[in-house]
Amino acid sequence: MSQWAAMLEANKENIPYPLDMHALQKPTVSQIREAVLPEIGVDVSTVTHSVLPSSPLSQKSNISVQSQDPKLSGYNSESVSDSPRPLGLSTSSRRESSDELDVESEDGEVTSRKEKSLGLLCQRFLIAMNEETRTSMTREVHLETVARKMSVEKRRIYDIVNVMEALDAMSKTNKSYYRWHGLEGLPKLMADLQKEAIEERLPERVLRVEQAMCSFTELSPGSRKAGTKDIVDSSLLSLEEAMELDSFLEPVSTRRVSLDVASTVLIKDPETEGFEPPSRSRCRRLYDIANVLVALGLIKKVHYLFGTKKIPLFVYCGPEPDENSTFDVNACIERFLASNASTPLTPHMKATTAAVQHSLSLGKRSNSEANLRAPMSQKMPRLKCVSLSTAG
DNA sequence: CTATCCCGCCATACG
DNA sequence: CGTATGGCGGGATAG
Repeated sequence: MSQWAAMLEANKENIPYPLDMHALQKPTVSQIREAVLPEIGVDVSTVTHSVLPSSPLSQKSNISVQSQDPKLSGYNSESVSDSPRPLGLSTSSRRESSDELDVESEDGEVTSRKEKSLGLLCQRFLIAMNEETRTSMTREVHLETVARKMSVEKRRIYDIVNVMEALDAMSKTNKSYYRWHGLEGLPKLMADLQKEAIEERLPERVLRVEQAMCSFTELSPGSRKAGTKDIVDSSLLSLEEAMELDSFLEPVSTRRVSLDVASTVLIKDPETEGFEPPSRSRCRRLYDIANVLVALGLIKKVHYLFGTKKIPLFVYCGPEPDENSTFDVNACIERFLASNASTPLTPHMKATTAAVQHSLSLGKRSNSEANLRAPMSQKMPRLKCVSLSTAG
């Protein structure tokens, strides 16, 4: 009951979406090269976002307080040999004693949230994978090991692995063991997904939702029936794949989606009911996925100026969907190694990095045999292609 | 303020 | 039961 209230409240207003709907007086979409686009004559006033200050809903009772005993204290068994910095995590068990314990003093870096972001973690994961795999002929990795090497909780590894699986970059072999396939097959995967997206009429749905989001502000709440986790198969994996299709099925010139639109298209059933963005929780998942995709350089976030507001959009910028081209993981790794020279790598990771860079300079090409068309794989998203024809 | 999204509790699956 | 997975949302943090 009140749960819905909470969700609704959490949804805030739906973000208006810049469409060509009624005001297509703007020049050309093609103008939108990749970043912020100049000015558009979209009628923002139409989309009144009722602030609705009501529903304080401050009842956050129940739920016992978190135990102050994170047993993961001695996580990195690896004795800090020469780590210049503690690398967050392993720090200590309690966090209330000292006041500001984040932003360390020297090296003026942002020892904070960003350093623990899924995106960064993902980059480190790639490096780690590269490492683990380099010596292993079987290309099999042990999650525990990887987690330890990266000094992160196992839980976080799963977040990444899930997306990697969706990208066919790895597959489970045994309990806690996964085989790394690499990202070389991305272009083909993209081509496949794109094809499927077309078949699923996804482009149309996106369009529809975008327009809807622009037209109204709020609709009859409480009409939802399904429970929090049963509206659709919100498997991270399928969501992830779906999101991809979503981002590049757009006309090649644009290939962009807003998180709200994406989430609505992906997890709510079509126009049948409403277009209100799904629960806040679901959006969080999308953020998670987007983060690793961004880390991989498959998509990037840009801001679309919409009146006074800035609408974040995701633009596909990965490899062109192609049947036979391949994705250069090394280039990918190189990119972020270069971008954040100050990446808070684990001492161990640092060594790895060096190794990677070394091999890169050697021009080590490990294509072929990497990813082959798995005979089984047939998990296709399914996208919950519900009734579109059913009259409302 | 709102947009993001880290953290880790705890449901679920499996043995 | 225990362990492996990963759904889910509180609430902290970035902008």
